[in-house]
Amino acid sequence: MAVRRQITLKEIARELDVSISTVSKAIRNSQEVSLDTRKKIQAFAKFYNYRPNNIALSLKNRHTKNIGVIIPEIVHHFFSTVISGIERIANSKGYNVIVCLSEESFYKEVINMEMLANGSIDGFIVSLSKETLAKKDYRHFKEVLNEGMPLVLFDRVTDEIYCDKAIVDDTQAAYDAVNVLVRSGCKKIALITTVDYISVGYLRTLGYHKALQDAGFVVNPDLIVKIEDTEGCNHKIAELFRTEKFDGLFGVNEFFAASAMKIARDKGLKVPEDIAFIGFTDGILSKCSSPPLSTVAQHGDEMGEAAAKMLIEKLENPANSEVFQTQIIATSVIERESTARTESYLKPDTIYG
Amino acid sequence: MAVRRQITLKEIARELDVSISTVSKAIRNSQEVSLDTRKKIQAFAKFYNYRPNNIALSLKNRHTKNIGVIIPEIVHHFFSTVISGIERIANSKGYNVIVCLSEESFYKEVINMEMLANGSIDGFIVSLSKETLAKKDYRHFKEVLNEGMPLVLFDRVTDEIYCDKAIVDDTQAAYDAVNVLVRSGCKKIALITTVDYISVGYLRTLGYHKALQDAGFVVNPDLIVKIEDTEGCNHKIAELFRTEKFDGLFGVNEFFAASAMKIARDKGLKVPEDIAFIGFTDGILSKCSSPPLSTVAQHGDEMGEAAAKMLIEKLENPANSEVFQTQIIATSVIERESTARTESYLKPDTIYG
DNA sequence: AGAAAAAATAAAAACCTTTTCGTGTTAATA
DNA sequence: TATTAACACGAAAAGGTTTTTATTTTTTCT
Repeated sequence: MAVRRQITLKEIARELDVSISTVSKAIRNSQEVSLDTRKKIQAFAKFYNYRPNNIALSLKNRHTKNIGVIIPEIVHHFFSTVISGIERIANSKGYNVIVCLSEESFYKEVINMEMLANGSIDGFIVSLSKETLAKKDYRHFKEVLNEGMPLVLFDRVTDEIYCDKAIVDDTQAAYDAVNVLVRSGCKKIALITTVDYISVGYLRTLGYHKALQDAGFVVNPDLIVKIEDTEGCNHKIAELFRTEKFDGLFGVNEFFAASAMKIARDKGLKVPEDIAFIGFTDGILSKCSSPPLSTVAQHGDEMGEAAAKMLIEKLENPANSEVFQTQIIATSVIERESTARTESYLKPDTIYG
Repeated sequence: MAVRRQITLKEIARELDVSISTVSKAIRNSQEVSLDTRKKIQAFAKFYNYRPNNIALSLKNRHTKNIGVIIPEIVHHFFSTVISGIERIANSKGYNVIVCLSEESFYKEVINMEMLANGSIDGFIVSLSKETLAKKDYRHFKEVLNEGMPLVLFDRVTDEIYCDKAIVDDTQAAYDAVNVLVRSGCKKIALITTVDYISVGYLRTLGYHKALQDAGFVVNPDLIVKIEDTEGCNHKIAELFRTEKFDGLFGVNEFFAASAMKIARDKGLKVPEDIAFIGFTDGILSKCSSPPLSTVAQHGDEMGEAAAKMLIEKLENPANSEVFQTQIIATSVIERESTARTESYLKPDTIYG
């Protein structure tokens, strides 16, 4: 099986005894070259399955048609939906997507950016790593921005970087979610959230506070559990159930909510009669839990699409590169059994948002 | 905020009034250029944050340090773990990963391959789309192989393509899984599987047959449900519960198993006492279901790592490009509550495999 | 037939590197 | 002093395109 590498313009030119430029023009069907030669060259090129070398094109055109995406992890429902959305738009516009994982590490985020910023890509789509958020060191972003490379931030963002952004109104969405619990008659509502430096966790916590205040409840700090990493998660939640009494729980992601619900049921509590649950992110867990979990759908694919569209817009229209927008992707509250407490409850899976 | 694009060798040369080659050598710290000039150039380069243009390097070196990965979907636990594994290895060896989604479509798979095969990448890692498997048309693979581009297939593979492969022994793993049901005392075991052209679905079905035979059971076709797509899935499973009686169920993926278990519990059946369940893929669903679901861990990240290692080996050692291997990634049966029927049951989460 | 116009093709530059080879200068040796 | 060796640097090629400019060939018209 003889390996026959991709044929080049030069080789065609040599073989057909014409110049490289003639071959190039003939293949692009330019009127500049006679019909005869054109046909001959085209036939030859087709036979040998000629296709222009992308690298050479990139070098000449000074763009790669590659988009660099850096996310904290990929084995994660929300992030994979975002990638999916980015892919769809990118693909439809002839772009490829290079995916890098920061694994929540500042260092890896920096390394990945440097690896890509040397000409491998035309622009970045990034969701900040936890460590970056904690350190608040955004120099690597400012650098690529300075070099004129477009950047779009999504979900985990910061005010300190001036660029396009695609986010969800986390505070409002959390407010809505907690309100579902309030409306379903909960009087004491617990919160399982992340540590504060995670922007989205913080904002969702804010929404929880607001919702309670507006409902006339007092916020009881003992009902709030902040989880650093998922390791000891179950233990901390169990602790909450041991020490406190409450009839509603909001988790800032579906894993927290589902885990809590499981623990509650194991303790013999009835869901939603004794205690109602609502989470965040409409992943497989929410859909398949027993009972199905009410949640806030973040529409990650839409967020990915929005991010990709903004980036490509900047790429193909470098003129207005100084005006940035922040797109707020609409969330929807999805009510399922886990909050269906009263007679007046809406039927499961009703979506409004 | 004036945009200052990446500086080039040429610009440094002009600015410092030396030749391009001197700059290049100085930056790579070659003894060929005097210490004085070297220091001067290095300082200048550092100040302007010079970094070699990757595209130019790719053109010169005739490799991109990019790996192309084509998978059917990404919002999927198993595939995202594989990507994660590929990423880890690729990253550690200085490669970037370009991810494309075939969305189970033959056409998209072909398009994506063509898009990447023009020099954008050095090699492919692919899991076949359903449609490709059904059509059995593998010309696009043979073409890239002919052009000397290395290819590694994983999970969904075919004998018709000669290349490196990373798979799981699906038949054996399914056999082991069904055996867990047998050992836990099940007498009538149902199967929820995919249509036959999905290689892994077919092989797992085979393992189910073998396990039943070896246990001395007869295979009852009425206990086998083949599901084409997840749409009508729940309906078909519910139908099975309505028309048949059985005390064990094997699902060829965790979604099938979890869905079935949920339906069973909604019907008032006790798990695992009345009926035991086991699935395939140790995703979040298996871990968080009630009760936690026994399953076969496929170790997708290991599969991804193996695939990436094989590919990079071929890339960096083109010599032995004609010898192909098929790596079988070990699976582990993870027994959890859903199969813990007898007194003699192993404690939950015991792993052997 | 000869000049001008038109048509067809070729050459060269640009994109950015690295590397090989060549040239010129200085220092060392006979 | 003349020759060689060592040293420092520059030129050029290669990688594959596209495009602008230049050159050659053909056609047209007087």
